[in-house]
Amino acid sequence: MASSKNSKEMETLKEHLAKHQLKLTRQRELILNAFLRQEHITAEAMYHQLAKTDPHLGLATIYRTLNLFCDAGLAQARHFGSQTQYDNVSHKGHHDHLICTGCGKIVEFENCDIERLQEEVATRNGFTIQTHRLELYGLCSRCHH
Amino acid sequence: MASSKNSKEMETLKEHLAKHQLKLTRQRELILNAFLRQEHITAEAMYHQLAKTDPHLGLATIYRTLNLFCDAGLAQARHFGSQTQYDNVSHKGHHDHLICTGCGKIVEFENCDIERLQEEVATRNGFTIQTHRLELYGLCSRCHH
DNA sequence: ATCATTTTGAGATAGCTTATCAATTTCAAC
DNA sequence: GTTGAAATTGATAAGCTATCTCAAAATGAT
Repeated sequence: MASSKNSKEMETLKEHLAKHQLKLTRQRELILNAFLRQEHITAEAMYHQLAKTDPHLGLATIYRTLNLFCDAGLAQARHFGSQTQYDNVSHKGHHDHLICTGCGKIVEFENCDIERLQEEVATRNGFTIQTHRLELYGLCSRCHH
Repeated sequence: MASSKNSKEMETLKEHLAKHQLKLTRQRELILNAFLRQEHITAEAMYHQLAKTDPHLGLATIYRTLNLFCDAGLAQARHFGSQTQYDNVSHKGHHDHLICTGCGKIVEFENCDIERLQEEVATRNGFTIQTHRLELYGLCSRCHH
């Protein structure tokens, strides 16, 4: 099974921990491993997922660790509905969201042309893009009567 | 002072009410008037704002009414931080944002090509876009060493 | 191995939104 | 203008998500 021990994300995390006098714990490794397998996930979902193998992992720890990943630049929090989605930044840019305001249906999409134009806009303004967020809100075919 | 009595938003609301056997109340008129003066607002903020003139208007009524406006297509809920922003759909100020993760600087931009591509994506998926949100995160020229 | 420091887990707490329900208001039919 | 069934309101309780608290445990530099 693939370990995150040597992944570049694990290196990023270790750097962040060192820079802020934080410690590498079993839980942080565990949660990073699980997180890297997702494109995005909620703390609650990760809690239930990890409970199968680690029943004593606390929900607060999951929240704390996912927020730590945000600080380290590995994750990005996105408020969605009543919950917070933690996006895996290494997958970011590969899917944006179409959200139906009628029924809440979510369709993921990716569009290289849009991403290229985003780069153009950024370059024109002297920016170097790290991540982005694109959400289109509207009515899906079933809600659009 | 401009009244919403004859505004097209009031007409939209009345249509929605009629269609769903709902009633036009003093509170709904009041809240619509206040809402139309905003580009976006939270329920809490509107509660405090209206409390000055109508101290007995309940917070639950504000929430219910703003959600009603969403159903009627006048407003759009957007989760931001821990709160819900209710956007005034008629003020479609379509500026997107470039946000520097180094210094927090925000640059507004608009790009017709991106918007056209968004429409394409939406159409391809059977969606009709009401609003969108595009945020590019990165480093500005001064923070990019 | 030691020990100051950080982290964890479990539950309490906080913040935002919705549900409950008796009293009030609306509005269509008289 | 009255009436009365149905919808709405206000106050508060309840529900959910996320954070805080703190004693116990784990980490990692020495």
